[in-house]
Amino acid sequence: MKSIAPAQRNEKNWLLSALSDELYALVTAVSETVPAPYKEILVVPGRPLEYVYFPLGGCLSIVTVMKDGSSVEVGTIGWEGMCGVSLLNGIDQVPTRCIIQVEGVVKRITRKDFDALLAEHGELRALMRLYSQAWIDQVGRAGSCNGVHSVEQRCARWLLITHDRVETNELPLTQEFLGVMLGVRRASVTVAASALQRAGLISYKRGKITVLDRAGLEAASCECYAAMSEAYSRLLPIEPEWIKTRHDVHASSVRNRTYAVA
Amino acid sequence: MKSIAPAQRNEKNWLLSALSDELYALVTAVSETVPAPYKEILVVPGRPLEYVYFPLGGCLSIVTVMKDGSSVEVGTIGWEGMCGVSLLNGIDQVPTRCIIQVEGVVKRITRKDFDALLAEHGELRALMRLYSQAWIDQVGRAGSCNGVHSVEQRCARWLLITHDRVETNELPLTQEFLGVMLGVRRASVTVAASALQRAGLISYKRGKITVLDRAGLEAASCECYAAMSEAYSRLLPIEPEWIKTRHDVHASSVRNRTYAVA
DNA sequence: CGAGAATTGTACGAAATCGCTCACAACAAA
DNA sequence: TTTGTTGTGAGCGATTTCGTACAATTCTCG
Repeated sequence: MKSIAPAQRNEKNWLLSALSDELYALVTAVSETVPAPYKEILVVPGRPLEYVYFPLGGCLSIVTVMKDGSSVEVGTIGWEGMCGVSLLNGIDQVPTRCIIQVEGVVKRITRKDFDALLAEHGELRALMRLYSQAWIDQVGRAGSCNGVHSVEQRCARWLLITHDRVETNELPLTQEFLGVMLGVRRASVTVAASALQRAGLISYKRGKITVLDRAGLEAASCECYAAMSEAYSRLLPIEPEWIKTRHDVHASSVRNRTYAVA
Repeated sequence: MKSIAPAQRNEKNWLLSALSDELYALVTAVSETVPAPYKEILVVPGRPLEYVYFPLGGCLSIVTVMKDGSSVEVGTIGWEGMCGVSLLNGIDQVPTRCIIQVEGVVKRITRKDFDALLAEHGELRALMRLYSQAWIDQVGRAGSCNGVHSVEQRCARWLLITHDRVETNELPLTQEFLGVMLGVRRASVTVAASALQRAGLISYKRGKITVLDRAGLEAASCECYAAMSEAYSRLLPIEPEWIKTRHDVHASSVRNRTYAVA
């Protein structure tokens, strides 16, 4: 695997921060920073992508929308990634919705500009390919997890995944929304969340969930959180400086994991 | 999307059949055809890939293996695809197992040879990218399905997916194995399978499941089967001639589907 | 302040699924 | 043929989750 050294600049998105100075300048020239409000839909299934999105904070969620309108999350995207991998594959529409899960700010680039950059720069393609693989691994694991783990475990996993992607311990989320993400009823989320609260791992009130005990949450979640974190730290090994100064994410959980070879 | 015309040759794998004559000759020169017996493990999680595999019949299954040894399927690969997408992304190991789900024959190419071909031939990369996107879509949908649909629906979906990938109506599968794929107990499979049998959609005995009524099975499955088929027919639109002469797969179900734009 | 909306708590029976166990049939190898 | 293995059927209580409904609380906006 090619080692990519992130330029030391004040860029909140990992992928962008990992670009060379020259390429970063080109990307910046065609990118636009816009706010991403809670629940805004960035990508509509089956419609041509207009932009690719690089979160600088907050996070996005890729969800499958069923015919009856219900939806289930496929994967989560934050500062470590981007929405629009399909463009790398030369495809301009996807069967999934992209929705803002935690409000924040995103950099966006039009499809046309991004295609041009991709065509021109092997460095960008190489980086995107790494991310593409990380994404595949995340989606595969999350899907397996959906099949076999309890709502409470998946809830803990989901909170951890999201916590890794925001800057504070407070996640602005309703239980209703969490239910949509996990593909379960809100009432099931209430049960799971109150169990986690009773255990002192989180606290919440009216659309605000606070992570109190990360290590405890990791213990309460299934192994899938660790597996998903590991996928990213393995494929995108270099962290920007600023991430290390935040809550002890990764310090406690992500490092030094290996596969169970079996 | 670039249109790729499959050469008219006797090649059972869609991806290979879609190559130009020159490239196909190069691929053939470095590939080796080997039998793939039931339950053989082709790829071990966390270990460097030795080969990429193109099924010519039968099918492979990518599964997540949990710490306790249980496993859940992430996706299925047959004549339409290949195992080893990660190499396109420059990654030589994956967190998932690849196991033979239905015995058959595969063409394999060493990682080294395949890397060399990839580096040399944009045509191969373009085709692989299409497949990579189809794979992502399949995995995402399957994972969502795991979260919200019943064992019986998922069982029907799984049988259809597999049926699409083999040449006969008889699937050599035990309920035990099916349980592993779906991530449920064998007893749950027995219940689901006997319901499908009672409805006259399938019949089975001792490791042999026969599809009797495809249309009925499609009705019994969730919408996810259609969604997954559609992903392939959209991204890999050109079918080899020989597939059309088999059971009425695709004729009844795959064609003329569109997204629910929402 | 008051009305309405949004969010959460809780309860209930129904259904699905689990974990486990035993029984039996079919097949394979000795 | 005998014996051991594999695959399937079935039953049982326990547990999870569902679907639904309603009440209580908190927030927002007029």
